[in-house]
Amino acid sequence: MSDVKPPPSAASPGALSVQTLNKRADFLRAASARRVPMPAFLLQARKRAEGEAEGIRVGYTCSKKVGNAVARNRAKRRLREIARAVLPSQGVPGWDYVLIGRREATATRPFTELQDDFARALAKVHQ
RNA sequence: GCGGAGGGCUGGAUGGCCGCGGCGCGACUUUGCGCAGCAAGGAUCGCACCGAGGAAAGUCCGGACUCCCUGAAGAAACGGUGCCGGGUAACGCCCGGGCGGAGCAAUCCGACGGACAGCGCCACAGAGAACAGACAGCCAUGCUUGCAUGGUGAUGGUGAAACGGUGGGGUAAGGCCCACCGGGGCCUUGGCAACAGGGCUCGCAUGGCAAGCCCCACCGGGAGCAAUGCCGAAUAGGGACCGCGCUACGGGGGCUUCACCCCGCGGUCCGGGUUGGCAGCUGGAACGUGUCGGCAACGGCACGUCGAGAGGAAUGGUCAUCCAGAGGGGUCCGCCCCUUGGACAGAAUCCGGCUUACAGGCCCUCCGCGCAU
RNA sequence: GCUGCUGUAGCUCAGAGGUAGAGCACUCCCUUGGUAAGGGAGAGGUCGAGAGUUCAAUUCUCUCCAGCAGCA
Repeated sequence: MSDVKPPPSAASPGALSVQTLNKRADFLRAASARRVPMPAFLLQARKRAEGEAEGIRVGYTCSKKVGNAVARNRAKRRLREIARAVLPSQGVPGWDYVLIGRREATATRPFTELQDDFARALAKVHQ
C-alpha cells in the first residue's frame, strides 16, 4: 500500500494468469492423466497439447459425497484459497489442474498444512 | 422457591491483512463510426456502496406470471376439501365459536358431514355377525320318562363387537310393569350458524366400518422460469404420413392448349445441428412506525425505507481481542488463570402457508404446589 | 431449479385389510465310485422410518428418510 503503482498498461499474460476450468471435457481429460492423492484432497493434472489454451488453468470438484451444500461450498472455497496462494508461484504454464475435495478432511485440516500438501503434490505431479 | 402451560424475539461482536459477486464512477484497453468526440465491449486495475435464512431445506398445498388447449356456460368423468362463522388474492392456512377427549389447573389434542339412498365387508371363535335366529339352559303342557309341542331370550360360553344399561316389583319365565341413565320423534326458547336449554311423547325399529364403493355440499382446464420471447452461430436447405391447392401463380420439356413432372401451403412425427448471448430477474397481495376499526385472524389511513440477483453458481481464508458455553486449577470467595470451543444449515422466477432440522440466550403472560403476609 | 417413480429374504420380484410367499442362492440328507443335474428337508424378514384410521395395517391415510429416472 506504500507506493501506488500506476495502472498496468497491459493485462499481463503468462505465468501469473490463472483461469478456471468449467468444461466437462476438460475435467474428463484431466481425470485420465496423472493423479496425486493427499489426506485432504486429490490432485489431478495434465500438460495440455500445444495451442489449446494459455497459462495455468485450474478446476474444482466437490461431489455430493463431500456432504451437504454448506460442506461442499466450504471445501470448494478452501481449495480455491490454496490454489490462489500457491499456483502463481509453483504452477507451470500450459498445465491443467483439478482439485477434488474429500469429506470432512478438506474442511477441517489446518490451512497451513493444506497449503504445504498442495505444494508437495504439485512438485510430485511435475516430477 | 419448585414443577408446569402458552407466546414472542434472537441465531455471536469488534478490528487488522489477503480475497470473492453485483452495481456505479474513473483509469487502461479492443472494435466501429470517424478522428473535438460518441457508441458497444473487456477475462485488467483503482475507489465508493451493497451482498443469504428462520427455516434459504422438504417440494406437501395455495397463488402471481408465461405458454398450450378451448366459442360461452353447464353437465359427465376424474381429483381434492369436509362441525359452524369469519379472515384472505387464494388455500388443505390462520382466528373465533361449538361438540368430543386428556389434565387438579393453565392449557392441549381431534380428516369432527351422512350408516332408515343403496351396495359391500366384519377373519378365527361362537347357536347366532344383521329384514334375525335358537346350541346348552330355563318354564309350561303331554305322555311311550326322555322325547314331542309351545313359551322365553333373564343365564352360560365365544368374540373387537351379541338387538340398550342399572335397580326394584311382578311372572311359570320374560320391557311384562316402574324408577333413573342412554336413545328416537315432535314442539319450543336462545344463537347468523354449528349447537345448547326446556317441555311433551315413544318401552325402544334395530351394531361397526365411509383414511371400502358411495350420497350430499363446495372447489379445480393442462403444463411449468430447464416456462417463454429475442439475437447470434452452425448444420440441413432433409425424410415419412395426413389434409388442402391441382395449374389461378413460378419453373421444365414444348409454338400454343390439354395433359405430365418439379412443386406450393398447413399440421404431426422422425432425423440432423447448437449446448452461446440477452431478456424473463426482482419494488412487492413488500417492510417498518404510528393511528383507527375488530374479541381475534386481519383490514383502512398517514409517514418513512429500498434490503443479493449469481449462472460449473459470489458472503471466504487467516490472526487478535471480547461475549456466551464446557473442563481443570487457584481463591482474600468479589473473582482470577489455563485449555477447549460456536446449532441447523446456503438464495437460483417471486410471494402466502404447512412440515421437518436446530447449540444456546433473552423477554412476556398464565396455572398448580410450598413458604411468608 | 422443476416433475415423476420405487423401497418386501443375500439377489430378482409376487402379494390380498385377517398366519408373509415364488424363483435363484445358502445349509443338511438322499441319489453317484465322485461331481453336476434331480429329489427331500431346513434356515433366513423391525415388509425403508414414525404417527393415525380400524377389533386387526406389509396393504388405507399423512409426515419424514433413502435410491433411481426425466426436463435446456
